[in-house]
Amino acid sequence: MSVHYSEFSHSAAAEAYNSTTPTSSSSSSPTRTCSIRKKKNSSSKKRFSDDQIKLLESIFETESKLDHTKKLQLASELGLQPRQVAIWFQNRRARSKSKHIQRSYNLLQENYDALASKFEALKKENHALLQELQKLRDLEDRNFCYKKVRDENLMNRECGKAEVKQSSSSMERSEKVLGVLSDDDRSLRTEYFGLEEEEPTILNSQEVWRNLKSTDELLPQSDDSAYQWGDFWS
DNA sequence: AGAACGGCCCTGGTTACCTCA
DNA sequence: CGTGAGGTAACCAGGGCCGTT
Repeated sequence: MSVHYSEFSHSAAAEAYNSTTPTSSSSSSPTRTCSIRKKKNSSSKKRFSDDQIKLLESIFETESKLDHTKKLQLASELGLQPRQVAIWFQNRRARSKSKHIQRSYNLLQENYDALASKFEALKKENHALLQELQKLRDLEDRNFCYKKVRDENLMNRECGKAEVKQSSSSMERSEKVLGVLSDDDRSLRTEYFGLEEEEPTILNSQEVWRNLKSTDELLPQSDDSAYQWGDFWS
């Protein structure tokens, strides 16, 4: 145990403590009171001089642990006890480790902050993309309804003029429900579904009617009723 | 060979003292 | 001048390693 060092001068209290301390480790007590602990007198606690610290530091830079002969040599060079040199190196290693831990902690903290801000940015981007996706889904639904209405309309045209009237009003209704496609909607639809050639973007009922007029031969009924509807729309 | 023991040193934690704002 | 905070030399307990018996 460390109590065997004879090279360092102890106070009377320390001697008393050491003499009552068994060498076996079974005597360990978790709490060490000041009355038991060695009392240091004022002469036992002097800071090392700048020169001493300078030399100690320069050696510590190259080797953080000293062998026995090096320790003796250094102690003699510094005018210190070998025990003091050993303790200085122990404390110096502890300080070095503590600083290293602090630096590592700071580095980790910086990395964490950077990651956290990156995460927030990605979250925002993700939110924006989800919104865009929802918009596209809505557009897809509208397109589906449009096709459905158009097909219905075509079918109705084949069934006669009276049916056309109904179809037109149903078209009107569906337009009200769907609304007119904005320029953005059109461009999005073109971009994502490639529907420009396939689908006319008109949902205007009047144009639908004109189309119907131009395909009158498909209708089984006479022309005057078609004219009548044309007047109605204009 | 291997258990027991002593000496030395280490780490981690603590204490006592000093210095300085 | 008193005081609290921070720095540090010195210490302690517990444990590992190594040489000797």
